Amino acid sequence: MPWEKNFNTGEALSEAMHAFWARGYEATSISDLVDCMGVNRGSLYATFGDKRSLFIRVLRHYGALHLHDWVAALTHAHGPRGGILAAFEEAIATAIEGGSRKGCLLVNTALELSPHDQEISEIVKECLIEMETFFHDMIRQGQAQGEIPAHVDALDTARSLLSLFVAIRVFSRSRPEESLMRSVAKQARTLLG
Amino acid sequence: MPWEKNFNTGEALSEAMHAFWARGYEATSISDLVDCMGVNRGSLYATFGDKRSLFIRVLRHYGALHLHDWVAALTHAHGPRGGILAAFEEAIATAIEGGSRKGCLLVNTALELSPHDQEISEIVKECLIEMETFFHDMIRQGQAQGEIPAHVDALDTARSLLSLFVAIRVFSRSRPEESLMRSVAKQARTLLG
DNA sequence: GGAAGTCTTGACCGATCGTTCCAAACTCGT
DNA sequence: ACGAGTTTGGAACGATCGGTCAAGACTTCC
Repeated sequence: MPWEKNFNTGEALSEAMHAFWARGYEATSISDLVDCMGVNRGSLYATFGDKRSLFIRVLRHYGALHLHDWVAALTHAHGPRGGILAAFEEAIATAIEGGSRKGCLLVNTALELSPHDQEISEIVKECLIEMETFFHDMIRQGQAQGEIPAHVDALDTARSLLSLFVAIRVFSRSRPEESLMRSVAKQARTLLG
Repeated sequence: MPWEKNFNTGEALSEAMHAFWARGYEATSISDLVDCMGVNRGSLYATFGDKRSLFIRVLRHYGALHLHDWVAALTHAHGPRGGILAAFEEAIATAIEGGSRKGCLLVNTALELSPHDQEISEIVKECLIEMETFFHDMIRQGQAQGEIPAHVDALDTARSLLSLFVAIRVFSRSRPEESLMRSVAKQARTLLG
């Protein structure tokens, strides 16, 4: 039979993810991808289909890595309240470090492609809702455990936290100042009573 | 002497603004601009320079219209507290109506171009700071007038309001649900005591 | 050592990109 | 009426875009 691919699909996908993440969908060309993925054009198209299909796989890869797995890790490593605060701390830490200004691929995509591509919009929306649900669940758990005051409205607060979180990702790309982020994180803490 | 342009520079700029606003910088081609601005290629380049220069003029135009003038109007038409709440109401109203999903050109640009273009980044940053300053000033005025409780930290709260406001603009493009926006606006009201 | 089948490679495709340029159209001062 | 000075319209530029394809390199099975 044949011959195995001499590149690792997962690694190539990861490289593509970082390219799209940094520069956006439109500004990343197939040639850029060929260069950074270590795969040639032909193999790229044979393995991933066209640019948009590759992007959708990248988006799902990002979601699995930086949302599903991340949320799971936060849920288990810290308590409800601690999990929420850790999410903000990590977002701030990655925003500050190295001045990479990458923000979050999902938020970047929410603005660049969501209004014009229904399938992508759907993925982004699901991820935003997943994040909201994480906050929502953590708040309710925290309230059940007495860590978070019962008087806070769980849904409204979850959405406020989501908003603050999204804003940090916007600031990461445009105004990556630690003091600004700290103000936002402080507000998150305040919301939790 | 010569001959007057047979297009209105301001109107053309406005059309360009809406094109960039809806589709973003990279996804808007010169041909798109020629079509929607009602100016041909030659005149476009003669009048506005290259694409990036045009975009920067568009960005400044947007800033003047939807930030400077807007902030001034809010400041005068409502009180401090009312001005802040009106800002959110208007952002929500434009997000809901027509399903245009345009959001805010400055926020869109913050994610698409800020990390890669210093001059544009500077403009975006100044505008974000102007918005923060608006909130900050309104809070302090509101406190002086007794409309807003003295115990709220003016700067932190201004930054939280900016975050909520930015988030509404992100949601406008990706999750334009009224109930979500209402939660966020409710939080803004809560922050003001 | 073929035969069969998959992966790689790089040339190549038409389309479109941003940009330039120039001849024609036009308005003015003289 | 005529030339000076501008704008217009559109052809044309090289570069790059996303995407395809055929031929060679390679592994496996018989």
